[in-house]
Amino acid sequence: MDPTKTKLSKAFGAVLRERRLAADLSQEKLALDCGLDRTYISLLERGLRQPTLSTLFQLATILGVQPSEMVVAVEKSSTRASRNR
Amino acid sequence: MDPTKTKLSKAFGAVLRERRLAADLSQEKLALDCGLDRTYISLLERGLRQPTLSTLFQLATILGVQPSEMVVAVEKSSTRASRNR
DNA sequence: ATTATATGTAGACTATAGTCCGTCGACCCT
DNA sequence: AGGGTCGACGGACTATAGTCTACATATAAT
Repeated sequence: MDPTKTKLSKAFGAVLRERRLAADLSQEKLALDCGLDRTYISLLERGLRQPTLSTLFQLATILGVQPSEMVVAVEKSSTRASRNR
Repeated sequence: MDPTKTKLSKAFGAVLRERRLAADLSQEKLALDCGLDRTYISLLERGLRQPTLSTLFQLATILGVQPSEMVVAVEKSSTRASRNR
């Protein structure tokens, strides 16, 4: 698989987990509120899956943040990662 | 299908086309540079498909914009759409 | 000890993201 | 009349997003 994809997935997973904990939600509660599956949230947070645009929007809505805000956070960790090369 | 998904796809398609034209690229050139398929760019622009996070990042990179910037543009048209309800 | 909540993980499944082949029509050339 | 570029579109395909069921483990209660 494309390694950039992996990096992105991991970065997104970290951001997602961070925001979910900040919102004080369990994976299950977040999943229910988003209309997604509990196990899928787990996969996302571990960077084993990557969301589509609509999934991103669903998650952000429930987490009470702007989707773009989460993307910015992902960009930042990618930038940091490439600076560490 | 989820109608929100359709709205998002259309909004994203419009943003993509706008940025592609601004960068003065054909669908084919953009596809080649992104490592995507020409016909898929066409589907995206017509709102018949929605990108994953990594696809978004690939596109934005070639278009010379921040991925989050494109997401912000999508957010704006969604906001406008919901205000018109 | 046991009950409850939170998460990881596996396997089988469906839906769709994304590819690759091709054809067509519109438009601009000269 | 041709040739080139561009984009819409179809069909068949592969990869993966996302679901669902189930079991295992960890922790923190009581």
